[in-house]
Amino acid sequence: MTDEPTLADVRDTAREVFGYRDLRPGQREAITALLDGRDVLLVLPTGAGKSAVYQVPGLELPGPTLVVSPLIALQQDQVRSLLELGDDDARAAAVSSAVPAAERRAALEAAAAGDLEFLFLSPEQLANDEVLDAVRAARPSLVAVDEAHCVSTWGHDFRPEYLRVGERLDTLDPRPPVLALTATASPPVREDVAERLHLRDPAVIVRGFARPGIALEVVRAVEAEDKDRAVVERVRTEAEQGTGIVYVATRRRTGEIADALAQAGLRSAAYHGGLRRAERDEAQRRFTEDELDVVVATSAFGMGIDKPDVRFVVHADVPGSPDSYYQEVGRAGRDGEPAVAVLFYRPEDLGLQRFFAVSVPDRDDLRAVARALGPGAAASDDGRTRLPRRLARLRALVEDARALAGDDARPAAVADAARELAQARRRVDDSRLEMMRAYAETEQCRRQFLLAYLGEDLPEPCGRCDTCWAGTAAERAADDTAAPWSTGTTVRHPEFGEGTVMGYEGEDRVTVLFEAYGYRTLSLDAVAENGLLTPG
DNA sequence: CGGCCTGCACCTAAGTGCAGGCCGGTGCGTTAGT
Repeated sequence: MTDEPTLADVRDTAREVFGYRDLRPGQREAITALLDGRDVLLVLPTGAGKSAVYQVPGLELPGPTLVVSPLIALQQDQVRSLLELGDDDARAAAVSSAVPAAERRAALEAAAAGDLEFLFLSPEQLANDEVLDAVRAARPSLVAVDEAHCVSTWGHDFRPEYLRVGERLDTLDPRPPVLALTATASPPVREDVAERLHLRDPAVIVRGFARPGIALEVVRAVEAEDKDRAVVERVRTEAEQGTGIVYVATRRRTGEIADALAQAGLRSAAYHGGLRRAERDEAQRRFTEDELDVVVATSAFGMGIDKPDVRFVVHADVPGSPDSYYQEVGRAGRDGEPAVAVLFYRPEDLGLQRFFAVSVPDRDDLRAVARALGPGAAASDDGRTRLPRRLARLRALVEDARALAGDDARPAAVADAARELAQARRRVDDSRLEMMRAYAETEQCRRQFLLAYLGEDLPEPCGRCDTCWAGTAAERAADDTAAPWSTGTTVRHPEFGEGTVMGYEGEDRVTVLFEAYGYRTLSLDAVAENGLLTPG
């Protein structure tokens, strides 16, 4: 029988194979938990060595490591860097549509034969039965789900196969410890990820969220044209400090703003998901190698960008949630040197994000799907049929609803339950957008606001945001003394049910997170008068 | 939800103003046709 690897063994490997001096806090706890056989949900900023947490023990544990990764480009980078270690034990391969069929087959056979240490797959590959069979035969000793917030942010409508990862992993025998990795996740996203991946009593490890090096600012605009002019002006100033990113809401605007910045004498490039592969790669390469001052991008730009010295992240359009805002802001200043995040805010811009929010499917469509998937219909559909995206989403929704309503519920009842689920998700999306509005309009310390949203308490105003500089943050902080519940307390509301106190806005309003209603900001006067919130 | 484009009415000209329609992000995979 093989000796169980200890933390000391893992440290040696980290030093000898990967050249790390030692493991950092967060990494150490996560690895210890994994070696104990526990599932782990690890929230660690980009650049803080998340991949080491599966690479090092992966190499140490006897079986192969399965890595579920959202982007093919990311998989290729990871495989390359593992192969570059030149360690014979660190054999790695990815299986995706970008890999020729013969190579795919070879990789799966090697995995099954125990000749591969790291196997990278997308959730879509894992949904394929042949691929899963090969994975099962390989008997992985560790599973890592990289960029795990995608389970929650993409699974529900954009990439439904993400919702099946948990059940696919459950078929592994023995089922190895599962490590979910992400750079940002608010408490409800963490819960959703853990639930969807079927994590078993996971160790939840959250580190280094605060990012005090990034100054936070919001600039308000009334006219769209004025906003764009101000963006160009600001980027011109910030570019003197180094490279940065400008985020915009549409593909079209990437080109427009990139052109305007070029007019202003900056080396700029546009980036979005509709560009050809080669153009995307080229823009990213020039950005990473300092051939550009600024990339103007949609939300497509970011995951897998490995540049520590990004000095500014400017949002020329407001994003759809504080979750995505913080994710994008977090790409600045990873080297710990000062950086700045500026949001250029027009309330009208929230409209586009409202459009992007998940839609509630038609009742008739849901009924049709509920009937098709109902009892007795299972024989005609093996559940593996590849469906168009819209249908795949309906199916996922109906399956969720059936789990709630019970297997023998009538299709109409299941459809109604599915609609309620979709409405609840829509409400949560809308409430996130409202929290984004609240961030942009608050006079509190911006960092206190954002961190409270992400479930972390920052006791004092940060001193590195515009409301702190303006002095309003200190006034608002002084107002807070009358807070009736501390942050994190569970409370109950007669209509919204159980919720968690997330923070206070000014002296007279409290923000509570309700599971089915999202973030709600309630007037403390009304709460007191009607006894709305009781201890949960 | 808001921005932008088109087309039409105005009414006797060449440009304005408004109504109506359309569009908008994130990526995996597969496949038809070069």
